[in-house]
Amino acid sequence: MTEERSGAAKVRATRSDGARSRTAILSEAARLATMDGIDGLSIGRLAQAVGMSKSGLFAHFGSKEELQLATIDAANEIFERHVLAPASAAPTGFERLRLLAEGYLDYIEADVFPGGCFFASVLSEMDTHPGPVRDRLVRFLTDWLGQLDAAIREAQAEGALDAGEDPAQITFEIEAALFLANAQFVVAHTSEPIERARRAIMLRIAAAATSTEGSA
Amino acid sequence: MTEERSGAAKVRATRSDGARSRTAILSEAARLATMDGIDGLSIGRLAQAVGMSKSGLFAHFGSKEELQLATIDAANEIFERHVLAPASAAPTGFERLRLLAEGYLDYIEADVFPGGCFFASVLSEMDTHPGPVRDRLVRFLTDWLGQLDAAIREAQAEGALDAGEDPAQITFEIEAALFLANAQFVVAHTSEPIERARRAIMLRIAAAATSTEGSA
DNA sequence: ATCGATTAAGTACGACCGTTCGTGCCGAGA
DNA sequence: TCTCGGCACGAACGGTCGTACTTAATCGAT
Repeated sequence: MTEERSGAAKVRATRSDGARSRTAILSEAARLATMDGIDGLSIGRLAQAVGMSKSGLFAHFGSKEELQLATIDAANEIFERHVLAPASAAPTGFERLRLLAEGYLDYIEADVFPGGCFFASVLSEMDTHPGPVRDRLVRFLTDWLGQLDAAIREAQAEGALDAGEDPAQITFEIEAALFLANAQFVVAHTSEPIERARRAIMLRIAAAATSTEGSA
Repeated sequence: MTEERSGAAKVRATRSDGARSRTAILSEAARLATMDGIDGLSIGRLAQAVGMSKSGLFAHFGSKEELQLATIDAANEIFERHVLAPASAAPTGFERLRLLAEGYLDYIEADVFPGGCFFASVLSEMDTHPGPVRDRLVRFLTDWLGQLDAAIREAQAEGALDAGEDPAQITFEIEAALFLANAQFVVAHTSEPIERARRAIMLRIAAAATSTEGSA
């Protein structure tokens, strides 16, 4: 009865506390990385923050780069939970686009990470450091922009947005507003950039929606 | 006869090669800081890059923080030369606004710094590290946004832009396009984000110019 | 020509970096 | 119950960090 596992199964299951520590480590790592950078964050300080020894923490990952990659994945899950998930149930592409932008602004304003959006913060640190870490960050970025682009195209197919508009251009402008909102919010911790981004996106979508003649 | 100095004046002028070294150090420091960060850049590597000893370089500044502050000032001068100066002779606020945006995009595309705009790169690193370095970066940022804002207000006074528009909102949207153009250019090294930003800004300015009725 | 100030290098320091190793603890499968 | 492997620990490694002292070379004005 107990030997139902076929194929390559791990003989001994991992202990539960190991996974719990790993989660706690990565959660703290993602938070600290937005302040000190994913390279700037040292294993010693991370260990101290989670209350365990440097070597004990290190054993979970084997190298700093593996820790960084795992941290990115953990941050990705947090991002999906806060931004992507609430938008996934939208009935239309137009509504999904709105929810994605709104979800991102909420995610910033809610201080999910102390240093603002994890990916904005960490990618700007690693953009000139080639390697697996940068690659994974770029892959995330591509996915995220793809989500915006897809929602816009859907909205165009629905007739909610002017089909004559370039989806990539609208994506750029929306992402620009979100990106700057994040940067300014981290510096000033005021809701003003959030509001400005909201307004900019609203205006841009309105302009793409009410364009009765395909002018370009 | 030669003792004209009253009060506390430096009796002996500084040597010329000292100033030359200092300039070379700061130029390289500004470049490297856009790649490795202004904290991530170490004195040892900087010394190696300029071809002098760690202690010899260090003696110029006395502390890393002083080096960082001097680096920011040096980068500021480069920024002024590339972006602010070409726009300063504009006959109108409207034209100056256009030249500021264009100058910034050129400054990015010309790879003045290997890691993109110095201030975008370094401020995102220091935004959560309070202290004199962050303060000076924020001061620069305030000045820069003030330049955009002033040009917009002038353009409104000239009648080139709709006086009903909120200057701070237009500033935000233009800065957003420039900011994202820089970030994406560093990652992809393609002119596409530059073009998208140009188009976004052009459209935004056109929208603010052709608004015949003060709607908001 | 000389003297003093300036520039740079040499050396050393304590702290921290990422990493390795040996050693126990403890919980779960037998 | 016994055992064994996941888990965490402390100590230590070589290396690099920022910084402090000391010393040699070199220019400028007397």
